[in-house]
Amino acid sequence: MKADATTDPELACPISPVVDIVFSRWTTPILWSLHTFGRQRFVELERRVTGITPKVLTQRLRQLERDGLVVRTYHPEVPPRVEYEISELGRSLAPLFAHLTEWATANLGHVERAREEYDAAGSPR
Amino acid sequence: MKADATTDPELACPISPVVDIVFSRWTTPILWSLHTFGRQRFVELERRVTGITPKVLTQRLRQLERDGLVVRTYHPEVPPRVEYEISELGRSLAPLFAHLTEWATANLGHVERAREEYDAAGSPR
DNA sequence: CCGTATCCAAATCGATACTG
DNA sequence: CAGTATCGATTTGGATACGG
Repeated sequence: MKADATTDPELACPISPVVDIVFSRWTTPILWSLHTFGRQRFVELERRVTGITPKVLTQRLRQLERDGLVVRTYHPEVPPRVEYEISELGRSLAPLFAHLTEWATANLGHVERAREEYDAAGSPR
Repeated sequence: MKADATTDPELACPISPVVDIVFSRWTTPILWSLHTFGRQRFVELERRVTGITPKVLTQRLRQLERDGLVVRTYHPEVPPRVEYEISELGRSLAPLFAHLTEWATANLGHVERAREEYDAAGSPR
């Protein structure tokens, strides 16, 4: 079960709830794939989100669907066809993701260099 | 060990690397506390970030220090005194966090309602 | 005060196999 | 195709106790 900011003091940080929803494992690659390549079937996502297993993909898709970020459409054909697409609500994350990408472009190098320095310092006193 | 976008295709999503750095467990409450209440000592953080154990707090602080988001200052006194503060780089996340908070304010309710609907639908066919 | 060490519980993941 | 079931491996976290 997930904690929530109002009941759990450990999350007395206004953004923790969002983080749980938007940045839990595998969600960003999935949302990004849906956002970038549009509506997709299960196998397409499976191929695109490299390394994910069908089990985990299902779990994450269900969670995203439950949170209203993704819409699942089932076509009762033979063979069955299911399509996933980003919802309106999911699309509203786009500027946020863009912002994140900007920060990455500008600062990921700094993080890299900070790590090198830190590691180079060894375990000094 | 952490994967990285250039070596690991599963992260062929431009924002995954940032997520690993900025949104891994406990980091947002810690950064938020440092950002909001300023420079703090270990115990203050321990109290503020409710529920965290010293072990985990140390782990996360080391990681943040290594990534250059937090600065640790050791004062060799008796008793020893250590202070943590957000770095320049860490501060550069502020607009991003603000953006996140905005999204939360505007849309967290939608997520809540989506969940209720989803759960209300039960496991229907 | 500021951590570290140790041990154990729990959550998550991954691999594999199988169904409607 | 679109998943589910099962199981074991791995990672992560918490509790506790102790040290410089």
